[in-house]
Amino acid sequence: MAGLRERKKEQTRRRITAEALRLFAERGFDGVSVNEIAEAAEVAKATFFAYFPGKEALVLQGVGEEDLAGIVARRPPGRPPLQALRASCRTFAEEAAETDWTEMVTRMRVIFDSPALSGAANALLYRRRWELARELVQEYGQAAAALAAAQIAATVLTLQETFFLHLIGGAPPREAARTLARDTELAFDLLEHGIPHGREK
Amino acid sequence: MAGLRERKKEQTRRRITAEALRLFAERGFDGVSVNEIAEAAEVAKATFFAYFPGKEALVLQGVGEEDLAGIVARRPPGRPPLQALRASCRTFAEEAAETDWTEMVTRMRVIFDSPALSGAANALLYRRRWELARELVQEYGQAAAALAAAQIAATVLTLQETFFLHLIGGAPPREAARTLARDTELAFDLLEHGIPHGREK
DNA sequence: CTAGAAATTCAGACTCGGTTTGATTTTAGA
DNA sequence: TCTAAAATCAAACCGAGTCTGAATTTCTAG
Repeated sequence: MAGLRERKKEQTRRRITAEALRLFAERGFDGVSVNEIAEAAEVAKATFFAYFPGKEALVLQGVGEEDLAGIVARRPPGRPPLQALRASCRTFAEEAAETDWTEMVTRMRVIFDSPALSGAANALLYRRRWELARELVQEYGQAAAALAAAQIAATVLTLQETFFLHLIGGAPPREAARTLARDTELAFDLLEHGIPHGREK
Repeated sequence: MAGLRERKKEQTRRRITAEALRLFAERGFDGVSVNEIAEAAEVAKATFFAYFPGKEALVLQGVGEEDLAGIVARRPPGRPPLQALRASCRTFAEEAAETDWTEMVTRMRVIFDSPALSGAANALLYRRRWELARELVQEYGQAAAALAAAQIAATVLTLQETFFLHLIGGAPPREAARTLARDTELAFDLLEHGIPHGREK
């Protein structure tokens, strides 16, 4: 049974993120201090830091949590890693059409507006690159695994970025999702067959 | 005629970086405060910030300055972008054998030791991604250009990382450079022909 | 050579993100 | 109801980075 303690904590957590996102959307990430957030959420600054490791975490929660390494690790035996990843991204694109992105989009707007945050979001990908690389080593060998992992991680990140940029730009979610589906296939075709030589508008 | 002013500035700049690198190598990036650096270099904190935009800049200067977009932009007409980039990286690998990396390696050691710095370094070369993407648009179209640029930038970054990791690990420069040369060809083969399906030790 | 003008340096105060402390309140469970 | 654990809090503290206004140094025109 969900104890009173747990409920209150969850409630406070939500209140903090909600107030913070509201303020960020109003005045930008750098225009809001932790003190203001704490005050708006009616907690002490120390309490804020008991809930979140930092200001960035407020906006970055749930960003870049795709477990690429896990997808590869859990794939059925004999299946090429790229196929497993493609399938996973495909599923994501399909579900994207029926998801409510409004909250995520406000968060993404804040992220894209702040260079520091964009960088931090990037740093998240950094870690997952090496996890993925480790998973690919036995398949491709050290050197190729690191390179393949880098290409894959960068590709997935770019797919997401493009998707959210469309949403931020005001594209209707269903259209953005359709574009994402197309881009996903294109992306994995590039990964599997290489970048063409160009001059082919 | 190099005015006295210019000379003194250059001298101070060098003194700051030198003292800072020394301290970083001793106690790590986070173990040294700007105050200490300023004191060691015998300048005021305000002066430090007049020379460098921040503590990170001390270690990151010269990192991630590869002008990928420029290489593509300046390539002879009719040449595929990937070929131009491969040639450029190849040249780098060749020159790497005859370069003195000692200073750069200390800097890299500091960077790899601090997650924050690794992230920042990552973000730097990652910004080049969009410049490169812009350069590739007319060649590949919007979507493919963004994806190709991401793959290329991630690849180049990984090549550099691997190279420096070898050097940090104590590999002799000539050997590291030889490995880099091999990896470079492998990397661009992957980019051009795609990631193989695996199971090919 | 000299008198400013311009650039540089500097100490110190200040803001903000983040940590620590130690006390106080709230909840859980017997 | 009593106690121990957990949560909250105010306030002091640290380091990065900015700002200010004054002092110093270099440059340049007369």
